[in-house]
Order: sequence, then C-alpha cells, then structure tokens
Amino acid sequence: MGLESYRRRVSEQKRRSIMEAARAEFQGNGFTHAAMAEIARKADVSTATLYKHFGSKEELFNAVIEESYALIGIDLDVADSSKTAKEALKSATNDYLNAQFGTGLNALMRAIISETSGDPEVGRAYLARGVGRRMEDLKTFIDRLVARKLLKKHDTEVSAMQVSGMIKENFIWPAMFDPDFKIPANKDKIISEALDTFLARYGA
Amino acid sequence: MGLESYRRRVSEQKRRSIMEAARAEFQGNGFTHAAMAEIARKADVSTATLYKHFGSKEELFNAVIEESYALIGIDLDVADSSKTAKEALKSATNDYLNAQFGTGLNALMRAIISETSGDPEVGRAYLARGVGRRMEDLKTFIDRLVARKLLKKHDTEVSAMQVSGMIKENFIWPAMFDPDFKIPANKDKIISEALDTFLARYGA
Amino acid sequence: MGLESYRRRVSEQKRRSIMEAARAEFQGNGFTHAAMAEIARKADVSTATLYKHFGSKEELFNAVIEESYALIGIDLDVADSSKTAKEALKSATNDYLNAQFGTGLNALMRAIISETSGDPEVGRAYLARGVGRRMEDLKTFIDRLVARKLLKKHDTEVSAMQVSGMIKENFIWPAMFDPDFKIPANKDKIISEALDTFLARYGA
Amino acid sequence: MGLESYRRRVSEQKRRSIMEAARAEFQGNGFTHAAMAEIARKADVSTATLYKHFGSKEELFNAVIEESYALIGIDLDVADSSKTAKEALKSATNDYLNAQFGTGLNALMRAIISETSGDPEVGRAYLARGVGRRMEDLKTFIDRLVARKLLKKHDTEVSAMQVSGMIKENFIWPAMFDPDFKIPANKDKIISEALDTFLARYGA
DNA sequence: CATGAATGAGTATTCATTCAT
DNA sequence: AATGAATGAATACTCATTCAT
Repeated sequence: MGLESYRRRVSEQKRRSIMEAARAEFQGNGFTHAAMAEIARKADVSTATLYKHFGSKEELFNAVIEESYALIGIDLDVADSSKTAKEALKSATNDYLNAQFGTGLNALMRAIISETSGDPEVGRAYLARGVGRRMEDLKTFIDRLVARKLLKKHDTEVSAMQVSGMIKENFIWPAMFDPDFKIPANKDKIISEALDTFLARYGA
Repeated sequence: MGLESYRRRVSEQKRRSIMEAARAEFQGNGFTHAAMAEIARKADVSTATLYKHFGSKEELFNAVIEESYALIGIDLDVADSSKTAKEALKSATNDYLNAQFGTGLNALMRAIISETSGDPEVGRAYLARGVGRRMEDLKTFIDRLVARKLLKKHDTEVSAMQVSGMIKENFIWPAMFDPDFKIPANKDKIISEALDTFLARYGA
Repeated sequence: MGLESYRRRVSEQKRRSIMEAARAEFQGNGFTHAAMAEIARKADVSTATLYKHFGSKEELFNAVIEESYALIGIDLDVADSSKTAKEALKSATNDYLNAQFGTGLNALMRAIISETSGDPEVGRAYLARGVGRRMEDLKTFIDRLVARKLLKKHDTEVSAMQVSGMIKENFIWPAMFDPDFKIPANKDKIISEALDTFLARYGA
Repeated sequence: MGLESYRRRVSEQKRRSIMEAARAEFQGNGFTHAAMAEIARKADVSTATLYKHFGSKEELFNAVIEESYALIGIDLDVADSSKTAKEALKSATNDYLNAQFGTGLNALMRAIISETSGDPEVGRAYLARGVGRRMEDLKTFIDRLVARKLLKKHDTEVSAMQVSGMIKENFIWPAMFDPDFKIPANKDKIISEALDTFLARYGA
C-alpha cells in the first residue's frame, strides 16, 4: 500500500503542477501559441510525463477549461439571506467579477474564443457548460428573489440575460479586447446603475 | 500620364482583391491559422506582390479591421424620424445585427480577440475605433431621443452601455463561442423585451 | 529449496510469456515499430521486468530469432525412406513451406531484413545460423539421395542452392513484399515443375 | 521566357539533388531511420524546399523507388543476336547483377521490405512494377530464344521463375541479410551451373 | 513591377530505457 | 524481485518572409 499511495501522491502533484503551468501558458498565449515544451518546463516535468497525464494538447486544454467551470458558480444562498433585491444582486455581481478577474478567466475565455474557429466544439462546450450553467444559476437566483416577493413575477430567463448583459458590456467585453483591462474605479456606480435599470422594470 | 494612372488602377484592383481574400481568410480561419500563401492564391497574386502592398500579416490584418469600422455605423437620422423611442431603437438594433451577421463581423471579432493575447494593440485599437465609435454613435442616437423628449433626461453614456449589453448578451456573445450561431427565431421578442427594460427606466 | 525452484519456475514462465509476446509483436510490426511497452503489456509484466530478462530490444529480438532457428530443420530421414528422389524432395519442400508459412517466419524474416541496415550482425547471424543451416541440411538431404543412387553424383552444394532458389522465388520472395501473400492454389504444380527441372539435370 | 526556363532548370537541379540524397539515405538507413532533415542537408536545400518538391516522406520514398524501376530492364535484343541460349542468358544475368549491385538496388529492396510491414502497399507496388516487370521481360526474353529454336517449346512463365530463382538464391538473397555482401569470385561458375540446369530441361 | 522558389525557425508527439519505492 | 512513472532525445512538417531573376 505504501508504494501505491506514494505513487498516487506524487502523480497527483505532477498533475496539479502541469495543470497550473498549462493554465498560465494558455491564459498568457492562447491555445495555438502555447507550447507543450514550455508547459512541461514550467511544471518541471519532461514532455513525456506531460503526455502520460494528458494525451494531447487538446486534452490538456479541455482539462484546464473543465476545471475553470468550477470557478463560475453563484452563491444562491445570498438570494435568501439578503434584505433587498438590489443588495442580493450586487453581491452576486461582485462574486462574479471577483472570480472572473481574480483567476484569469478572461484570458482563458479569449483562448477559448481563439480556438473556436479551428475547433467549434471547444466553444460550444464552453457555451453549454460554462456560460450556460452560470446563466442557469443566475436565473435560479432571480427566481428566489421573486419567490421572496422582492421582485415582480416575470420571465426570469429573459431578465437574467438582461442583467448579465449589462454587467458584461461594462466589464467583460472590454477585457476580451484588452489583456490589461482592469475593473474601473467607478465599478460600484456602474453596477448600481445597471441594477436600477433592471429594478425599474422587475422591482416589486 | 495614362500609363501611370493605368498602373495605379491595376494596383488598386490588386489591393482590393487582396483585401477581400484576406477578409475571407481571416474570418474563416482566424488570424493565426490564416495563411499568407492562401490569401495570395485567392487574390490571384504572388506572395511577393502581397508583401509589396502589406508589409506583414499584422499590417494586412489591421487593414482588414480598419475597413470593417465603416460597417458598424448607426443611422442617426432614424432617431429624428421615428415616432417613438422604441421604434427608433428597434430599427437601430436591427441595423446593427444585420451588419454584424451579414458581413461576417462576428468571425472577424473572434479573430481580433484571438490576436489580442499576442498583440494587445490590435484589440485596444478595435476597442477604441470599432466598439468605441459605435458606442459614441449610440449615445448620440439616444441623446437625440432625449432631445425629442421621447426619453427622460439621463446619463446616456451609461444607458447606451446598458442597452448595448442586453442586445450583445443575446446575439453577439453566443456567436463568439459558436461559429455556426444563427440569429434565433424569437429575435424580435428578445429585442422588444430588452427595450422595454430600457424604457422602464429611461422612457419619457 | 522449494521456494527457489518456485521462483525459477515463475521466472521461466515470465520469460516464455515475454518471448511469445515479442515474437507476435516483431512479426506484426517489424523490429523498429514493435514497442517494448506493448510487448510488456501483452506479456503481462512490467517493462522493468522485461528488461531484467532481456537487456535491450536488440537482445530480445535476437532471442526470438535464435528460437526460430529450431523451426527450420529438415527431416533427413525422409531422404532414406522415400521411394523416389522426387517424392523425397517434394516432402522436404512441403515441410519447409509449412514451417515458413505456419509459424510466421516470413514476417520474422522481413523484420530481420529491416534490421540488417541498422545492425548488420543480425542479418549475418541469420544468414549463418538460419538460412545456412537449412542449406546444410538440404545438402545432406540430397547427398543421401545420391548415396541411394536416386540422383547422379554431382556438386550438391550447387544443386541445393538451385532447388532452394526455384522454390523461394515462387513462395518466399513474394511474401517478403506482401504481408498478405498466401501460398497459391497451384502450389503442387509449381513444386513439381521445379523438381522436374532439378531432376532433368541431376536425376539418375 | 528566360526567367521561367531559368527557374525550371534550377528547380530540376534541386529535385535531382534531393532524389540522390534521398536514395543514398534510404539505401543506407532504410525508410524509417532515414531522416528528412539529413536528406535536406545532403541535398543542400532547406527542409521546406524538400517539402515543396515532395509532399511527404512517403512520397519521396515512392519517387525513389519509381525511379529505380527504370534500372531493372533487360535488353531484349540480346535474345535475338546471341549465338546460343546460354550466351544470351549469361549476358542477361550479368546485366541484371550489374544493375542490382552497381546502383544500390539491394539496399533499396531492403528498405522496401522494411516498409512493407507498416505499409503493405509499398511492397505490393514494388512486386507489381519492379519484380513483376522484370519477370515479364525475362519471359519475353526466353520466348524469343524459343522462337529462335534455341530452346524447346515450354511454359516460359514457369521457367523464367526458375532461372530467376536460381540466380537470386546465390546473389540477391544473401545481399538481403548482409549489406556488405559482394558478388563472389566464382560468379561465372555459379551462373554457368544454373544455366546448365535450366538448359538440361529446356535446351533445344 | 511581378514572380514563386527557397528559407529556417518552430512544435507536437513517441519510445527505449532507468530508477525510486 | 517487481513495479510503472519519469525521462530526454529524436523527427516530420508548416509558414511568414525574402530574393534572384
């Protein structure tokens, strides 16, 4: 047992180290310009070991994306515990922006978009499992606010897209075209304004 | 002088033919996977001629992007001639979507985003001259509606981002991750809903 | 002592299992494309164990070839018991073809020829110990037929090469260039014709 | 016209230089171990130029083989001009051996056999267009000797294989297993003996 | 002024062999 | 004695760009 568990532990460590190196490389250079040799070097393993863990560059890229899905959840409890709809939505928005900007997700999204021309499946998968799941969470979030009568009854699938769009336009879209884009200083005002527009229509 | 003008005309034709081939290639394959040799072949010129006109792949790409800026203007007159704010905005939105989907701009935007990791200037230029200029147009458009008292007085810089975001979220964002994305059948309803939300806050 | 003999037995089994896996792999893919990892997998041992038994790929290959020498003997008794020279030679020829086609020797010979460019010793060893020994057997075989006066006295070293060549040209040579080559339907006629030519000169 | 013909000439020269380098490399190392970079180096061209001329390693290999087919023809006129069948056949045999040993065909054949396990088409093509065509020539050659009544009427398809086999067994077969194999000193005697056996059956 | 052949730098992937447990 | 994870060297092929004519 000692040997086996030792090996598993070492193997796990290498795998993690590869994943992190790969994430950094993909975020920095996009899929095409990321070099497997460089990832191996950063992860301090040989290329052969890298290929033992991930059969191909695509597979490694997908693993990195897959892992990133975990980062984009929304804390639904906030919808139940907040006093007002605006407070709840503000909190959810901040969580979202923190995840997006704190973990390099913007760069990863650029990489995915890059790869989409060459391999549409990558993009579609992200649409379904990344963007799509977050949108479902957001809808559920809003549904709870409706249930608590903090918002009017309405088509939450539609409204989720609207509030999401207003936020993305200000923070995510610019980040797609500028790797150095930082969250602007007047973040809170922008969010507040977006939520006010949202609430003008859907507020209780 | 006839000879000179003849030559200039021929040269102009080649330049055009190169631009068109390049646009097709970049839209189809993205920046990285577009091949200069293929562009030359499509344009029916030699690679050397291609390089006479455009010093590098980047330069050619920038020229194509530059040209695309012309496609994304908004017809401001509609703001003056429409009966209601909703009608005006609906018309502007449709113009926008037609330009975006009718001319392959989505694919070009994917290409720009791809290139942004490698050469941030490209993305920033697009942000300023492409996205930015359209946003200015939109602001002016809304200003005119305000002037006509079809909308309340308000911070139009903010509201322009909001309405733009709601539209992009539904139509442009998915297109970034799926080359085969088509405008959905319920387009009109989506637009109408977005505008209603907008008007709930900013309507006169 | 029981433990030691147990171990030796297990070790022998592993060795056998490796040899068989190696033979299959070499016959199927040739020397270069045979993969040590695959041989280990087929033999159900680790690569390290494989290397304990055979120090290198070449060594393993040589062991497989060595073993194959046993397959190419000629039954000399037939020369004494047959009624006619033709019958005797026909029988020997059939034995030869059965060994060659029944045990995958053709594929192994292709592998040896392949390796000959890289490591001439392999080929020369086969020439001496494989082909050569069979040729000696054949010479002895013919000598006995001469002794029984079923054939004229003659230079049997020369005649052995001749009859062997006529057979190989029809059956072995094509097999070198076509892995799917099967013994043709008119085998018996071809053999008979070859022997007739042989006997036209050397028959009593 | 000057430019075009100049280019064609240069291109032809490069192609020739590549072919020769490739032939040497393939003959020396077999297909698998031949390195495209080394061929390019020997031919004094870049690898890219090499790939302009030959789209892949396989293609280059096939071109080399194809070219070698030209070397293995038999001079049929000898069948008409010789005084005796033995003289004619001796001459044809010597031509064959000169071609085979003088141009490195043996090494090329080893390379083809090597590749046959991985890509059977290569071997089969050689069987049909290389070996096969020479066999047809030989049959025609013998047919002419029959026509001149220097040989009995007989099944020349069969006899061609027989004489060919007797020669190969002595000279070609050993060369397959030994890159350093040289034509033995008693070549003439071996040939003479083989032809005597042939003539014992088919001589007029 | 136009050509297209030539370049050379760059990269994913494989495999025989070793070594820490 | 056995394991199997790790190694590192080796190789076919592509593409933006230049240059001799």
